[in-house]
Amino acid sequence: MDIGDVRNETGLTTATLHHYEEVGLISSTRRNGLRRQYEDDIVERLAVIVLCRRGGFTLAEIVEITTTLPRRTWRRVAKNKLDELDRRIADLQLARDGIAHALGCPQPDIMQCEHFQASLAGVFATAD
Amino acid sequence: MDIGDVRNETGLTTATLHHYEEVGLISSTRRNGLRRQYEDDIVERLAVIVLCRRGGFTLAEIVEITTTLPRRTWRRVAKNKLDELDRRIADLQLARDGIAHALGCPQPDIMQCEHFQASLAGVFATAD
DNA sequence: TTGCTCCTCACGTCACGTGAGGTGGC
DNA sequence: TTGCTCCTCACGTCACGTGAGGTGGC
Repeated sequence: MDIGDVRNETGLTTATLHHYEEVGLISSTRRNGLRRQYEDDIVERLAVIVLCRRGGFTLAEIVEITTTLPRRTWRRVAKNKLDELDRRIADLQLARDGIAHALGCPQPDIMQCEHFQASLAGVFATAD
Repeated sequence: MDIGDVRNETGLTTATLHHYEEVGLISSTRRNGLRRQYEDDIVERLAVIVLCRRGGFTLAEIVEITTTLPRRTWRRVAKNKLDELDRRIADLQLARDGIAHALGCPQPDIMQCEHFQASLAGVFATAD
């Protein structure tokens, strides 16, 4: 596959693909002239990478869990991330609700709205 | 309030506070010697900022919606962000489920697990 | 006087984006 | 031969983090 085909199938950009290669996440098997040629399974590999990225893994972590194959390694890392993910989802939900309410609120000044104030009160509450 | 008090009440770092000041999101009312002194309402202002940040607003966007007061301005920006937020929550949920299943899966090689494969299939599905 | 907190640069980091200038396949 | 896609630097960006070296309040 040409890099353009990979782009079409994944929606990732050339810059992203180059970057993933630079940090050792993917590699092209050969070159056609200057051009990188990829095997078909690159798409599945990128799906794993993107799934992990959406889950908040750093690229370095993804390198770690996908290249050092031992099951226990990625299980350990993944377990920690799962808790973090749950917290982030909860955070986003709070932000979503606060913003959604601000949009629907009839109050002329949202800062006067007790519902919105309750949202604000929750922002630093988790940090305690 | 001293910057240390703000840190204690919000959990934000000195670097973050300095950065927010630099981009014009907050300001100290005066100095005590070299030290920034903040009014009490800085905490509420930071709560709004952090809420927006968690919602995926950039700092520039937060400057825009909190300094140009008109209600219509922030309503327009917020509406767009709300959709984005819903997509991101759905993304995180997908990533969470994929990773959670990988952790509980009895299959020796997760790549052989059809459940995990289904998660991977969904990764680029939304991009189509 | 001694800590401790605070200050101001300035450079680093992470995950890319964005040209600039050039090469190669079809 | 002409486009078009691809290439390699190299520098930019966003939201901070991290020292280095210094000042000031209690």
